[in-house]
Amino acid sequence: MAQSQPIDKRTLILDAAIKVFAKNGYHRSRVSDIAEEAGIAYGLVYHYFKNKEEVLSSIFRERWSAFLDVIRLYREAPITTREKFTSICFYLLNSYNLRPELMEVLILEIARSSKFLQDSHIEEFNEAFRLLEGMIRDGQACGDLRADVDPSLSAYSFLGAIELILTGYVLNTLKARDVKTYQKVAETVVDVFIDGLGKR
Amino acid sequence: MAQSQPIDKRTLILDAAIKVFAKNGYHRSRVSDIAEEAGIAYGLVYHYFKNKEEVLSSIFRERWSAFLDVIRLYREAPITTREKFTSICFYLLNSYNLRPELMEVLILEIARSSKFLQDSHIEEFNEAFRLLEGMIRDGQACGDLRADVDPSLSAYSFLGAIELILTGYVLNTLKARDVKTYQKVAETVVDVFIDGLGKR
DNA sequence: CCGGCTCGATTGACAATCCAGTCAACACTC
DNA sequence: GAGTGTTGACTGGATTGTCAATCGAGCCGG
Repeated sequence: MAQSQPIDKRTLILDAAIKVFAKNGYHRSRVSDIAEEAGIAYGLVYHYFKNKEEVLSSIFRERWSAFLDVIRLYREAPITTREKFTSICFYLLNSYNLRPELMEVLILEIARSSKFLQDSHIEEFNEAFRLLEGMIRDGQACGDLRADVDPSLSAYSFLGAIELILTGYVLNTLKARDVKTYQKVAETVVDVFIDGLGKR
Repeated sequence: MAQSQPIDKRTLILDAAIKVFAKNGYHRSRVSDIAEEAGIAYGLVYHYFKNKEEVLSSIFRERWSAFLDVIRLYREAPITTREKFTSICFYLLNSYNLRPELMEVLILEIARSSKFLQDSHIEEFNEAFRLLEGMIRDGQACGDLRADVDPSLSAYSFLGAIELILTGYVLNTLKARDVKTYQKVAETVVDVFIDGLGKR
């Protein structure tokens, strides 16, 4: 049964796909490139995945849910509202540090292909906003955050800021450096988000 | 000479391409789809553009430069710093209102393509950030904005917020409505950006 | 222990499909 | 007639997905 199957080849293919997609983009990557990168025969990809699209889908589904779990974790954590946002921001930035290729695929390929992939992806994508929105409502309820701002727009603003910074790293218009820098960037982003850029 | 050529067919093709790309995505759109949408023969696209890629490039080059002009305009305008950001934000949101398909192509296709196309648009893409960064420095210099925040990160945060909200409209995870709503959304985004979400 | 069998994993050549780009021929205008 | 604009059938290349054949591991019986 598929469930009890050793998972090595499947993961091997996914990891190879992440590399290949990051290097060439999804549309310029062939299934044969993935097979080659994985060191397996071409047809074996189809043994594990229905088609090329399902490879990309699986990358998204499995990795995005990890991100959702992180938001949930920090949302429940006994830390300040500011620390929650900072931690999530840092997690995403540091994910680029640890897995640049994966983040590239997520940012460049999946986020922008969502409209054309199966509908279920939009729902999963949207779950992140709902969780962040919930976190903002939490912050509003406990008095940390203003109650007169739409939580939904705020969630989009927050995640959008991070996403475009990550895009900047991917496109090399921003210089990515080391963990300390990412921590500082996360603090800056959250600083602007919570305290604002305006002079007091 | 190309310069003195009637521009109708070329613009016709670009407009058709915007529709087709928005509907199917660049990679799932064929040159023949564009030709059909434009009501011309297939080969004529190649009379006006080198290849499919150049169609997309031209859409970006010509429309992005219009956006850059708008930033420049508002940057020089005799209005407050807050009004400048609000106006730019509103311009982008309202562009979605006026030209949803074009904004879709810009948001979903261009950034993704930038890394992989021969004719890289990264420099042009980056110009928007430089202009916004300049505007933030202006605001810092005149005392409207904090001097202790990286203007580059702030520019990315600002534009990222807008970009993801627009993506939300495109993917229908956010409901786009009318001009009044866009004005309010612009004000909210800039409100959070300048005043912060934190309770004072 | 060994050999045979079964079944799942693996292989990669190949057929079918798709689509970008070409270009000779035609149409139109001055 | 010359020059520019337009046409769309066709070619060739690229790629996906298929599938028959092979391989390898594990099990069972002698």
